[in-house]
Amino acid sequence: MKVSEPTVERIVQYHRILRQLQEEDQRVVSSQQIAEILKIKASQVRKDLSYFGEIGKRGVGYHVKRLYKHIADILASPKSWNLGLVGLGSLGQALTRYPPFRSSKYHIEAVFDNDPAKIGRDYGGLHCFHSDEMPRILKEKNIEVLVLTVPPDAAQDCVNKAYKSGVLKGILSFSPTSLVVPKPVLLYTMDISVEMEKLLFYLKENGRSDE
Amino acid sequence: MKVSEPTVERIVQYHRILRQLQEEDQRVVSSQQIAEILKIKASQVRKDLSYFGEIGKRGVGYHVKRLYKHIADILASPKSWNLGLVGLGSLGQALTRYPPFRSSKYHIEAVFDNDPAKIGRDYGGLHCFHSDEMPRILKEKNIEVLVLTVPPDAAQDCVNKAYKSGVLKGILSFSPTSLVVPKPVLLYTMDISVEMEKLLFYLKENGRSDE
DNA sequence: TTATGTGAACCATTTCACAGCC
DNA sequence: GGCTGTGAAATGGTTCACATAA
Repeated sequence: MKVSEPTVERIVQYHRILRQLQEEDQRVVSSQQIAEILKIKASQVRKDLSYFGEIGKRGVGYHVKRLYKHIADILASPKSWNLGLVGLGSLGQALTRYPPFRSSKYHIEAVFDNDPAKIGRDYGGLHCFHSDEMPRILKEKNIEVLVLTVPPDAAQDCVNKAYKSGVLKGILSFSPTSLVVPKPVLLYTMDISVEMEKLLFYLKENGRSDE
Repeated sequence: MKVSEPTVERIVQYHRILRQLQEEDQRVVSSQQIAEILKIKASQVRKDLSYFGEIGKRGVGYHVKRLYKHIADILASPKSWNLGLVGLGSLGQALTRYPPFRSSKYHIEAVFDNDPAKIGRDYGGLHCFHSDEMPRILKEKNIEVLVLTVPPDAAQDCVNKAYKSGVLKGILSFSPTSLVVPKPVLLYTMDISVEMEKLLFYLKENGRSDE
């Protein structure tokens, strides 16, 4: 059973909405209501949810608590993943204390940088290691996921070093550059400047009179 | 002529790659080479590029300098957009000094928060205003784009206040929540925890023996 | 011969429309 | 009657295959 990425993304959103509805003590919710919140079609919501089994009640809707639990199970993690954060620039440091970046599913286990002034210091209670130590430390601490917040020209080198550990499975990169990662490693990229460029492109297009 | 979002995203990537190739003094590039860097198909690159007119030379490839200029024109901004950054938590403060978040196409003109301790102080050389002042300040400074780095429960309120200015056109939100924005305003959301959840979901799936 | 540009074929995802159950 | 679940249709995006031009 392989799930498409857009579906996973929406499932995560449903999860968040269900949590809110549950906090507001709403008992039942319709696909219509969820769809309105996310500005998508109700049929999309139903298709997504039915993909993981019949969970709603026809003529009634979805029982909030039950659906919330159901989605939580779909997204459940087999463990709390250990993360390594590489690059203690402004963004990297911010992430060590960014509240939404806290979860029972993962936690930063170690931070890395290549600036001698930063090595050995503490960041958010975490000891900073030199990037060269990644192969050893990732293995020792079983860090399977990397969060990359290094400048673009340093990113590929970090990936290579991390891969040497033999335990790397996934990367969440904020570096605005194209990375080569060995096949089984999953790469997700969040590129702030790319998103901004897209936004501005469509703003410009919208402004055109013939739109 | 409406361009699909995946196409715009790739165009932005081509732009970055072309800049690099130009710095390396490479004269000519093939769709094949660009495709390999981005791990996409060469036909995709050709389709994207041909969308904006014939720019390559058959049997030869694309002239790097010419193509770079061409793409720069496609992405060109009619002006430098004024941004308002709302929410001076760790992420917001980081963005005020994050090097990749600098461009000739936009610049932060003002920052906002609702914490009295922050009002009036300087952040990255910018005076911090109270969020309640958004309607006035956005209008005065002609800030058409908002960067939202506030906690999820404050995000909608910020959107509402900003919209009151009458000049709001686009929002880049980092807040992990669903927002309602009036029709003509464009909203792009970057949600770190959602990306992380997606990554972990597929890591879990990959680990399954029957994959 | 080589590599682009592009209609046509293909594939994935969304939306419709209605049968099925509460 | 109301709302879910789901095949079927529609849409949107990607890839193929080849004519075309350097």
